[in-house]
Amino acid sequence: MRRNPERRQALIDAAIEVLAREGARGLTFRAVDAEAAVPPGTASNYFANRDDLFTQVGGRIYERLLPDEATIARGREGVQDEARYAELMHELVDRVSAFNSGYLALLELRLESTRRPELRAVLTKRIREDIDANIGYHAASGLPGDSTSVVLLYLALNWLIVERLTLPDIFTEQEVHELVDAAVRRSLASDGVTGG
Amino acid sequence: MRRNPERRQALIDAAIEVLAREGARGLTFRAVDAEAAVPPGTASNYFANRDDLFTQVGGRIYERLLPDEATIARGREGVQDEARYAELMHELVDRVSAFNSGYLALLELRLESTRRPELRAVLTKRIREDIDANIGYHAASGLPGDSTSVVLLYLALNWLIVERLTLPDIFTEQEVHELVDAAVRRSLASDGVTGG
DNA sequence: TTGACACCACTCCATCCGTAGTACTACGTT
DNA sequence: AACGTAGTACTACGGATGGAGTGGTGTCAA
Repeated sequence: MRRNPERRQALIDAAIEVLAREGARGLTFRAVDAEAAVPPGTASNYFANRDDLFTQVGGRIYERLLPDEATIARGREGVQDEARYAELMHELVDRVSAFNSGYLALLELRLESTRRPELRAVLTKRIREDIDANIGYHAASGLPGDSTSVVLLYLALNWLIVERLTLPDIFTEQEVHELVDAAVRRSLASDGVTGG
Repeated sequence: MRRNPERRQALIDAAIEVLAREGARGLTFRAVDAEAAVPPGTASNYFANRDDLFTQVGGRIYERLLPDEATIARGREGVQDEARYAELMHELVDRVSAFNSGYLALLELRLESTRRPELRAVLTKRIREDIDANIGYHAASGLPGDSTSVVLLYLALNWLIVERLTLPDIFTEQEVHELVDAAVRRSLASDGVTGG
């Protein structure tokens, strides 16, 4: 079990690409070695076994999907109106869609987590934290909409990205854009309908 | 290429279970044979190659996820108010979640369609038809909400099912129930916000 | 008798894990 | 400056699995 952190990270990032391209079952030590352009056997030295590899990828993938710190900072400060909010959501969808392999890899990990309790635990923790953080940001912004609104927006945007990445001909780019707008608009306009 | 239709269907249904349990890469002729409890080599006689197997499963999976005809008939006639609509959506989410392996298999197929143009074409066609049908049903019901509302509801419910199936500890059953209610409520209450 | 299908057997091939063993580099010691 | 040591990069192989495709045999019905 080698300890060179740069090399380990490079291997994990290579694993993300392999996951997206070959699927969960295609994620082997050999494939990671090839993707990272290191000699065969290297990944074997850095991860105890495939389970360990999955778990470590699960721990890292979410960092790579999150926006960089500058964007987070802008988000925290600048969200005062609906237009700005919508703009941020478009950025989110575009950024995640752009890091194509990252999102596909996350989907593969989700499906794989069905069979790997350790991986499931890691993913559950990360994603729960992300949702709560989003609820927190929204609450701090003072914009209308409760936590349910935020979660519903999260749900819709996630599946929208799934559609876009897996079956790009279902919705046109134009439709995707309009759907993001509509989702944001409804999320912020939902104060009056929270009564059951 | 054998032509016994019952046997073919049994093999395809077995393939769905294999897909959900083992993932796309685990869908092999041998695994299908084992799952269907037929002698090894049988699947090989019914499908030209793995690609053909994927495509045929893609053509069938959606039928199995759709409600039976009785439910569809009830849906067409009986949706006059929000309560009934919400009830139907709960039924939908529960039914799809209950046919656990079917939905997971569909997710696997979506990811696999990234690498298989034929499969992608089949899935795109089926799913586009389903979305359009839902929009049509909604329009015929006379309830408030335009096609965008329907699609946004579709998006949110799909990801909700993904969360429920892949990471069941993210939301409690109670939260899932409330989110379905809220999604329906907002979808039907969105007449006033369609202006951009 | 003929044709279609179920079933079985066999060959060839590709891939992978785990690890043992070698080579290189850096650094500290004397 | 020579030497030793430790950690890491790299190579090679043992051992084993799993699967695709195909040809051949048995069986049943028209």
